[in-house]
Amino acid sequence: MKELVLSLIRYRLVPSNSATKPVRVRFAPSPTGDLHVGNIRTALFDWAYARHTGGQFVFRIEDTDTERVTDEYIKAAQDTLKWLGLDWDEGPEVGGPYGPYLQSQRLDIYAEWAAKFLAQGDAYHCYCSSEELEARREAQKAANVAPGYDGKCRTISAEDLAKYKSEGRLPVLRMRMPDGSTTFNDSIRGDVTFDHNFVPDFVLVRGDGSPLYTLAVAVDDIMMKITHVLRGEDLLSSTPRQIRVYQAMGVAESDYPTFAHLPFVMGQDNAKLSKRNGEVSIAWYRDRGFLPEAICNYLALLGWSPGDDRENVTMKELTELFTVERVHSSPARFDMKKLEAINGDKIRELTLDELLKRTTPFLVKDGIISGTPEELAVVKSALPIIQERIATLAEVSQMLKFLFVVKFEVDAEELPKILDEQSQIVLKKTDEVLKGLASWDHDSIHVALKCALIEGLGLKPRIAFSAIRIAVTGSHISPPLFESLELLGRERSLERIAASIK
RNA sequence: GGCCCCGUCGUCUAGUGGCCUAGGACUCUGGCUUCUCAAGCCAGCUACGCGGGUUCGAAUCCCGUCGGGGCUACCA
Repeated sequence: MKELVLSLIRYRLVPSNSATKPVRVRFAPSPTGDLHVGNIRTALFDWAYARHTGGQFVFRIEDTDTERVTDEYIKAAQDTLKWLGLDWDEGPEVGGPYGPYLQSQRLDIYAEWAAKFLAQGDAYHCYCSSEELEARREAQKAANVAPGYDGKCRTISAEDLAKYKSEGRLPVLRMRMPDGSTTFNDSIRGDVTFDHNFVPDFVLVRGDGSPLYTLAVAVDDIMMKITHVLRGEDLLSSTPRQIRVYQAMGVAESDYPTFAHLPFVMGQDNAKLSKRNGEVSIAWYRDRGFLPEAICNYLALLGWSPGDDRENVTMKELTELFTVERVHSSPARFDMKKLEAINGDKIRELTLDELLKRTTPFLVKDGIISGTPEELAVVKSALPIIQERIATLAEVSQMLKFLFVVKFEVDAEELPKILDEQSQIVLKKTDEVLKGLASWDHDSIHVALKCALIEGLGLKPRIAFSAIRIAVTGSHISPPLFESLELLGRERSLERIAASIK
């Protein structure tokens, strides 16, 4: 009953315009490196929200920082999203009615708005050099004043202007922040207010005429009719500037997007996860055998929860359950152990064919198999006994290596364990028993060895079978022994056992 | 330094004034499962940062404090 009431209340709280305005969410990374865990979590929430509401998911590339953004990273960002299953309705490759979706291809649009802002008096040319600005910032810091542009060029005398021009200075275009303050409602944090004393006039266009993020992000969100901006918390304090651009654009307040600033994903040491802190590249996880659905499931739980005790959610369930109301405001630490646990769970949910398809590339890459149909048939028959033993796909190589290795050798550190007297007795007996075995299947092998070693020699099972395990698989960690023997086949099994007898 | 955000087990979280002697998950520890390793099952450890208030009653509301983080660029 309580739940019903709550859901009714929540329903009422949904702004009325959401019914009339189709939801449009964007993920707009600046590909200055591989997309990392934090970016992906943002992308996932953006995607989930769009799918949940039946809205559009827009993928935009913010490549205004031409010094740092590269084509490779742009391509990699697309590949990563695709690999994770985060499909976009508008953006690179697929296009859309509000394109282009690369900011580098929208320069004329920004230039137009910049000219308008200048003409309107909302923005002004600033001729201060980097060195001058730097020096003044230092002075401000020394004087314990809030550092930031001091508004020097808001008014320039004719002679100064002439002087600057004669020096060949190229002006930046700076937005004029009026007195007062900006308050906006953040869906996750509530009302947030910034006094303009702490929001200095900011640069929209560089001296070379190229636009900055501050200009492009605001223009694009409006022109692409974005209704919801879900992004990292690091952009929270840039929101007043963005709103200032909306105002200069003449956008009605009711047409501003709704902001929701997602909490950070932190590294183990409690610092913001970044390229310098932790394994953050999604490619790294992919190469280690993490499943995209496991990564998404884990990341979904960082800063969000379905509300009940459920933790294993499919992508489809995520789109059904995801709401911004349930997103946390506090940062979350990234925990590899939990990711591994979820990855293991997801591996166990895979069908045999799916598991085969996904593990094959790892086996090939590790040189365990070359990928022939015969090899794949063996892999397929072996997968059921290791499916519940692996946490990542990459582990399959170590597990199945013994079935394919051409020149078999017991691991060096394991070898001493089967050279002792008792192990040798076990191996000799095993050799004897298995040689005469009529049917080579795990049940028959099990029964025969149990009878001979456990009952016959009175050995503890773990002692007896351990020696055989090492002799045949090369390691004391392996898939179940009798199934392993069956898969290996009579000939190779006996060969290895014989070789282990000194 | 200034502005802003944040603060429940080691970690992710449930919790929106009484259902909380605070629940779940991961990790860790112990046990069971008489082939290892896993998986599974059972048990255990461990949390409302601190101090005031409001209230019959506070993890939940208010104030302060401490701590963490972000921003403070012709980066995003």
